[in-house]
Amino acid sequence: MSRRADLLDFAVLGLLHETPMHGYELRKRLNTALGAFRALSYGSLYPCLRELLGKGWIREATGAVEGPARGSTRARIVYELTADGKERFQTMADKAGPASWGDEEFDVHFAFFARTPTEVRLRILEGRRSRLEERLAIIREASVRNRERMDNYTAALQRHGEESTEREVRWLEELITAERKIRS
Amino acid sequence: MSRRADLLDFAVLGLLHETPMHGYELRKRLNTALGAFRALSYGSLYPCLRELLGKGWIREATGAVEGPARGSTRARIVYELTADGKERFQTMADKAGPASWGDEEFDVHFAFFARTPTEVRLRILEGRRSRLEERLAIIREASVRNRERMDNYTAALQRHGEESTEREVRWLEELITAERKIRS
DNA sequence: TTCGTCATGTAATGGGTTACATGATTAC
DNA sequence: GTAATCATGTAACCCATTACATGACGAA
Repeated sequence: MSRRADLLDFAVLGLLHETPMHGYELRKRLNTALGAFRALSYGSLYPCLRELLGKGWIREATGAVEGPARGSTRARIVYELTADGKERFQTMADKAGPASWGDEEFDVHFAFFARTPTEVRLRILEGRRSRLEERLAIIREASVRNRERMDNYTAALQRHGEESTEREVRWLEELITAERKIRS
Repeated sequence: MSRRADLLDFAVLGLLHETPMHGYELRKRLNTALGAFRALSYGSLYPCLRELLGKGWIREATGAVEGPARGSTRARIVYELTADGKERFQTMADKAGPASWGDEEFDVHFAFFARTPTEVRLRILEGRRSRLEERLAIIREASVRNRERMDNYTAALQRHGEESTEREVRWLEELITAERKIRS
C-alpha cells in the first residue's frame, strides 16, 4: 500500500489547494517546492492528472481563472480542486502516519503541515525522528564493525552522512518542542 | 547510458576489491556503507551477481576463503574479483566524470576514491559542487518567486534543504582544497 | 535562423521492489 | 516452540523515465 502514485496524488491535490494551475506549472512546483519529485516527468504527471480528473477530485477550470495564456497559443488546461478533492486531500492529511515512510513521504506531508491537525503533525515529526535515529544506529554500528578495513574517504563519507542526519534530528527536535507548545 | 545497473556493478566490484564476500553480506554492506542502495533487494543483487559472473569479472571462490559457514548449513557462495574484474573496476573509476550525476552516483564513486586517481577525484568533486550550486540557485529562485503564497512550514522545509546543501558545498570545498594540496 | 521556453500528451522499455519458495540454526 | 537471522534464489507486477510527436513565440 501507499504507492508512489498516492504520494503524487496527495502532492498535486495539495498544490491545487492553494491555487488553480495547469500541468506545466504544477510540474515546476513539484520539482522545486517539494524535495521529492526532483525529476518528475510529464510522462508521470499528465496520466496522474487524467486519473484525478476521472475520480472527480479535480476539474478543468472554466473561464479566465488565471490570466490569459502568455507566451504560447497552445491551450492551457487549468485544473482546480473539486469539493470531493478537498475532502480527499484532508482525509489523506488527517490519517497520515509514518508507517515505513521514506524521505519523500515525509517531505511532502511536511510541506502541507499548514493544513494538517497538530496531533498528526506531532505523530509525523516523532515518527520521522525515530526513523532517523534507527538510521543513525545502523550507520554507527557499521562504522564500528568495519573500522579497520575502511579507508579515509569511505570514513569521511560516512561521517558526513552521520552529521547530516544528526543535524536533521536536532531540527526535528526544535519543531517538536514548538509543536508541543502549540498544543498546550 | 549509465543505468542504475552499471552503478550496482561498480559498487559490487569495488566492495569485492577489499575482500571476497557472499551475496548476503554484500547486500548488507551496500545498504550501509554506500549511501545509495539503501533498500536494495535480493531480487536486484543476485541477478546482478549472475551477470557479473557471466562477464567473467567475478568468480566463485574455491576453498576456505572465509571461515566455514556459521549459523547456517545452506551453502554460501563466496565471490571474488578476477583479473578482468579488477581491470574493469579500474576503468570505471578512471573514466568517471559527473555527466548528469545524481546523489547516488556521487556517493558510490566517492566511496571508492582511495582507488581513484587524484585528477579524477578533483573532477568529480568539482562537478558535484557545481551541481549542488545549480540546485541551490533553483531553490533560492523558487523561494523568492513564491514568497507570498508559502506558509511557514513549507518555508521551513525549504530553508532546511537550503542549509543542508550549503553545508555539503562547504564540505566539498574542504575536500577540494585538500585534494589540490595532494596534487601539488 | 536557431535556440530556449511554454505547453500537452503517448508508447515502450527497462528494471526494481514485492512476494514467494526453501530450510537450517540460535536464542528466548 | 517460535521468532529472528542466516542464506539463496525466481517470477510477476508496477510504474517511472525516456523518447517521441506537435506547435508557437521571443530573443539573440
